Amino acid sequence: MSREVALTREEREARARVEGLGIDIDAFAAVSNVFRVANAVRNYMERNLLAEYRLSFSGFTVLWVLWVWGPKESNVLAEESGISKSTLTGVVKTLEGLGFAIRRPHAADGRRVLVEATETGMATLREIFPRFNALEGEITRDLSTAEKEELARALRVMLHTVEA
Amino acid sequence: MSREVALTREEREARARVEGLGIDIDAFAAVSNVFRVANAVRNYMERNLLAEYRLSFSGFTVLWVLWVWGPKESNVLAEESGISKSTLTGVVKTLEGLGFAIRRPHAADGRRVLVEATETGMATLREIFPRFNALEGEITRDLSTAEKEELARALRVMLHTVEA
DNA sequence: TTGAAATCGTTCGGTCCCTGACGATAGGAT
DNA sequence: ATCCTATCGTCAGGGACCGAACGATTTCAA
Repeated sequence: MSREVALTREEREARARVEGLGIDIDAFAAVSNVFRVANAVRNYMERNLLAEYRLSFSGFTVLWVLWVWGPKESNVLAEESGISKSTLTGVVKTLEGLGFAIRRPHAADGRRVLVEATETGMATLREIFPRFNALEGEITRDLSTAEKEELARALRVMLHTVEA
Repeated sequence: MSREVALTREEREARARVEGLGIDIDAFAAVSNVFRVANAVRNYMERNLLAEYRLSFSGFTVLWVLWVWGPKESNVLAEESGISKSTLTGVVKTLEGLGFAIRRPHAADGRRVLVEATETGMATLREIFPRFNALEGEITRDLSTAEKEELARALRVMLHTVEA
């Protein structure tokens, strides 16, 4: 099951540096590789797909949430997108500028604002998402189905712990 | 081996939405969970540890690289830290302001600049890193050693693919 | 019914982060 | 010796990102 994969040079050298400091190497390796992959994949997606639509990763994420769940209050939209309310204000502003989303006042509550994808936004995401997913497939092509499932499962466990 | 872990509500609903679009669900689950965990852990670290030292996650990363490998040219330092050269300029500026790093001209090449951690910077990292690692341990506490190793291994495979 | 407290989205100040452009320096070719 | 080109770090501009503070609105208790 556990085929050999060479540690990167960085990882080897870092281990040598922290040796003997009572460090939990397994936790270190697991967490730091999450960051490295997230960074690398984020850049990859922005460069090879999202830039074509002038979308940042966050912009894409917000539009995706809107596409899946329909109109949402800013509040909830920020939460689901994993960014703060104040950041969302800016991202939605950009999305509005691109013609991908609009802001609507809440019918009953004057404090709230509903954010909604435009027809253009919906069409754009319908076009992007399969391509995005195809790149996800590329990126994970050297993992078996079982390995991908196991990876997702382990990440869910971590998510559960850190968000408790 | 593959204990049950409930999909999050978001994941369940997203799957329902993309059903029948010919989407590679396993790749989708693997990649999107990498992002979710990276985000959650990054915020967790910044809030529960790094803020105390007025360090951003990037600032910490750069200081860590300096701690492990010693003085480095901006060029290389940016590469190792996973950020662009121009971003590094700003981050190092902040680090200088905090007294954690200094810039030194290269002896032989007038174009180059060496970045180096100060004594304070070194001492600070020596203090932070074990605490950082302890939090990594916390975050992965519900994974066995074998699971952590398998997780790191799968991530290395992805890294190798995406950085090829 | 009216005043206090809670909640909403935005703004503000600051840092991070990128791309593209730039000035400075270095090195190689003629 | 002097271009030409490559490479270095920085700056400018713009978006992303956060916490804190803020005005507007709603809700609830007295």
